[in-house]
Amino acid sequence: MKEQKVSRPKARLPRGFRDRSGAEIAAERKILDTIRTVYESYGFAPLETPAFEYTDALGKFLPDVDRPNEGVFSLQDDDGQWLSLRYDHTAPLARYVAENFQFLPKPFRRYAVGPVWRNEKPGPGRFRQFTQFDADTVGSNSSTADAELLMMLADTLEALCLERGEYVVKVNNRKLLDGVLEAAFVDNSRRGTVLRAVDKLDRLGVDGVRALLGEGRKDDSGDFTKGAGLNETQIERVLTFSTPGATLDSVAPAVAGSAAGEAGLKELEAILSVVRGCGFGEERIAFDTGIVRGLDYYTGPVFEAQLTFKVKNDDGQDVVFGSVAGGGRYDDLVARFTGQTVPATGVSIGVSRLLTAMTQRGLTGSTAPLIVVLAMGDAAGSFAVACELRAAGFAAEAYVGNKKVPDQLKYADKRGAALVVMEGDDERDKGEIILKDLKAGAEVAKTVETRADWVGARAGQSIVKRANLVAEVEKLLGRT
RNA sequence: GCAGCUGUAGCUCAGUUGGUUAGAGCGCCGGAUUGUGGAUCCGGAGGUCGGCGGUUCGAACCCACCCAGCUGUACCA
Repeated sequence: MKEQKVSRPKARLPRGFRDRSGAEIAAERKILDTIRTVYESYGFAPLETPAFEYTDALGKFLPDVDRPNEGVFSLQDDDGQWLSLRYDHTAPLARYVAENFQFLPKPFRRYAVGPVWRNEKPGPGRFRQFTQFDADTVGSNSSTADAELLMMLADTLEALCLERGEYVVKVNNRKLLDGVLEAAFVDNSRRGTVLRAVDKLDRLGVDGVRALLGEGRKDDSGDFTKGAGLNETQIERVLTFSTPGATLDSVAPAVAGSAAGEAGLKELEAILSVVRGCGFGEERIAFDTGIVRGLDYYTGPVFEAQLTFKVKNDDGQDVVFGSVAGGGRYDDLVARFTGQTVPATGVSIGVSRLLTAMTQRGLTGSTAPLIVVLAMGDAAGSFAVACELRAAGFAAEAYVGNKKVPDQLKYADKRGAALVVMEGDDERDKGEIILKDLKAGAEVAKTVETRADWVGARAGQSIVKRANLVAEVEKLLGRT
């Protein structure tokens, strides 16, 4: 009988998702702890909502049953209702506030952290699951709420050990650009296209955006993007407004006569007056007309935090790192549920992006040095040793595999263990125990030529009294 | 969605104008070594050459279609 070839599944990650382990998790934990500490010090309280929401609660409609909507991961519950994984923390917040409105203190201030999912095409540095850390104030239309978020963001970045000048929190107001468009007689139907074009200013440059505001732009691959179709005068007015270096005074004429524009100016003045009054200068929080944010739901102030230092991409090339946090005011989100307008403002930190940048700045998450106790005959004995070391505050494991000693050492090596403890029959009889410093041994190995020399060298090893185990280990590893 | 590039062992890749049995390094397993990590040496397992058709005496290689991945771009509540 012939062997039937069994078809096996290919071991592979779904596109756009990542496995993470060890140092990366430890580093992220450090970042999350820091952000949490700052947010809580500002009086924001944690709120956890589930990964799934009803699809309509996320603001998605259901055009056809097979594909509830692009962009979200969805599935149908056994009662036929559609559920979707959250794509941000803001939509679940709106649902929560609407559902619990009568019980909540207003303004309601909460932070939320966790993974969000987007069913989109992944790219370099762009995944279908990533972590966001949000803080929002719901139920206040005061500019102090916006100003507070800007300051909190600046403080958070410094708590993460970024120096003054290595980051800048930028603020703008949607109403200003609305004013410019109004004053330039740009049709309201083109507003979205214009916003998206201006948002690409940092990536495409002035010429690229000019093309997108006009007829359109052909990219490197030859693909053509239809533009907003503005005329020369209109394009110039938008570009003049958006180009860096504007001040509140310098943009005032461009929006004069527009109610929206003047309201935007007032809001920005109010925000900046609080911020400056608290001692936050230009180098930390700055007005920048180039910030627009793509999202439709922003209605007023919009913010973005940017890193000013160079970061390397996977190919080792320097790239200008975009924003690591964004946010703004959205006054209409809760109204979807209650019909009642509830003003809100919030900020969201892209933790994964921030982690990439911080890692290159040398941030590392350290884990406790590991001690591996080899299995040499007496299983209970090796566990007793590990147990004793754990009680003394070390991370220690007894080897639970079934290999011989050389393989156990390879295992410890591969684990990155700092120390190996060996207690064979000979040592046990004499009331002794062997401590082997793997890092010291690795140094010795570099100069060893033959295998016999290496085996005989017992590199990095010392024999100590069994009774002094903890004290000797403390001497080698130091106390944590 | 549009465009370009790439699919060969678990991973990274080589494979001559189309020619016999498709290779290397790493990793894995066994040994040199029953209680000492590295380096080295010996041996071994592991392949529908992305899929399906076509051209040919003969296809990993040429052609058509499909699929997947990567990169850019668009969309992104």
